[in-house]
Amino acid sequence: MWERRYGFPQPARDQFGERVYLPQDIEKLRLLKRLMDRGHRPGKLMGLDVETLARLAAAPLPATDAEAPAANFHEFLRRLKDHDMQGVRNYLAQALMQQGLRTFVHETVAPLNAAIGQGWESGTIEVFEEHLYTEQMQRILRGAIMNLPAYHPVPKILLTTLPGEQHELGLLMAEAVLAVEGAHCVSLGVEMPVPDIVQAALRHGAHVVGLSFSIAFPAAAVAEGLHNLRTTLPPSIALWAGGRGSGHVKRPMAGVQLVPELFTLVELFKAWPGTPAK
Amino acid sequence: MWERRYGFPQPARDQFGERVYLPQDIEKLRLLKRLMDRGHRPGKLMGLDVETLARLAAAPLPATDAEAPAANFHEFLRRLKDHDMQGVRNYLAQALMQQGLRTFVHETVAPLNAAIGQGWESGTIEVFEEHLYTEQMQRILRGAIMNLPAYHPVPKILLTTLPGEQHELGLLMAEAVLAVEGAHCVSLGVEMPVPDIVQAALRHGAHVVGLSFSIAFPAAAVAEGLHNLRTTLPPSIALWAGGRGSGHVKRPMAGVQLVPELFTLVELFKAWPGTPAK
DNA sequence: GTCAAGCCTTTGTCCAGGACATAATCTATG
DNA sequence: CATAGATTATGTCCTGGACAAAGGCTTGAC
Repeated sequence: MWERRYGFPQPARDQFGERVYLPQDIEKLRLLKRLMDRGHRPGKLMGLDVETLARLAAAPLPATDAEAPAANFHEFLRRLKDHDMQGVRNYLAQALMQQGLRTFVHETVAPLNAAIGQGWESGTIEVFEEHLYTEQMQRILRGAIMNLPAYHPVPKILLTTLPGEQHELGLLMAEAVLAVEGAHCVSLGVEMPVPDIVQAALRHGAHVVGLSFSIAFPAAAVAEGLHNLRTTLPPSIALWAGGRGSGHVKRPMAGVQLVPELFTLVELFKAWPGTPAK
Repeated sequence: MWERRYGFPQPARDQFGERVYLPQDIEKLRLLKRLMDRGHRPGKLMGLDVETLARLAAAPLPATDAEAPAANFHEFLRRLKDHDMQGVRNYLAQALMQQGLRTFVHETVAPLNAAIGQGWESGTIEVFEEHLYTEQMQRILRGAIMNLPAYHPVPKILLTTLPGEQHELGLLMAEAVLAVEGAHCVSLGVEMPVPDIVQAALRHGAHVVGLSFSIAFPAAAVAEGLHNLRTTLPPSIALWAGGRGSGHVKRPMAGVQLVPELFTLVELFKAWPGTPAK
């Protein structure tokens, strides 16, 4: 479509008439992707040459005054950039031990995710470094969750994501804060088709189905997926939607509980009938 | 394409002329998918009605006399089908403790994977049950790997899969058997683009890049991906390809070491110059 | 009867050009 | 300066055509 509309890329053709992209075009496309993720629009970028794009990509973000990564994360990011995997592991394990799982999730995992995401957008973090981070963090969280007993039989909470949502860290963070409270969680992993979610919820006798949406998940798909699931799922089973992507839902949906913050998740759990307040 | 060619499915159209599929058509498509995974071809199935398809799908496989799931797995599969997650976890944890990680991988994980795969093909295992299995197994394996020290600095092995290969268990099994030997492994998780693999290998100073392919990964993509990576990666870095899908490569490729079996992986590691034989 | 080589059928994926809903931006008005 | 409406930009769908690659079948040799 871009080729038709903007004249870029203009691939060569192989013997069968199929498009073959030059390496330098692919490099430009990678730059475009990064800039578009930052909010630029394709029409404006397409005409620029690689150098201009690279300069744009290298330029620092307009400093979202929201939150600069806390100073102590610099140490973590340094270890990650140095590929000191043992150091990365130690940092996380130590933070977990010092803070406890609940505080660790809120004050280390969440801000670190934001810092990594920001680094990815600004190009200071490579793809494989982001993967390494995710991999190590998943290990730490899973390890911590595994050691917690589920002493509250209700509500039984089924956790998963819809097809297309591959971001597993959000799910693990939710499971972690719930596990701390002793909640009975069953995680199905990511990308579960709606009919299978329904079937799993019924078979498990789940009281709640919890979905996690990352900010990258298309807004339309969030609404459609939730509506789909809500109409298929028996009304007696609650549906909770969390993660940054759940913010895409502007107006409240009947029978869908939005969970904008991890704190909300804990509150919802504690407010469930039969869950003793601590 | 099927609609054009076979007349099925014949979706209704919404107000914008876009296809809307009836739930019963989707159900038939799910059956078709399952049967095609078993080797049936679409042209033969398309004309049949749902009942016939369901009967076909329910029919047992022609009993691949290769290996019936060992009797003791029945207990595990029963717990999985009963959604007794605590029981599933206990079974795996107990097997791991009894057998040790090396034997656990070879004699429990590998055959269980086969049994689950077979159950999925024959329709006795639901999608969400397969996800649950994968999730629990991943937790066990990651937990076990995390506690092993990497006392051999060389070779440093980078583990990952190519884009499109989402199967993570194979990767974890490889990491587990290597970790038992004290190998220095760095796992990047799944679906890493070739340029990023190269970059990661260089930055980490890896001696080996290990790729895992499941049997479901298209044969052509295995060959293309390996060739691609081999030509981009410096010749000094070895490239190992394992998993059932690596069997798709018929003739040996220069500079690519095929690893048909997990045992081979350990042998390759031990044969690396500088690795002391145990 | 068994096996291999070659032919035919099946099937997936590409191509081109057209259309239009929706999101993003701009403009005019209060 | 804010807001509603107009305009532009952009993604995704549609149709119909083409053909490579894989799979299955037939024929002939031994």
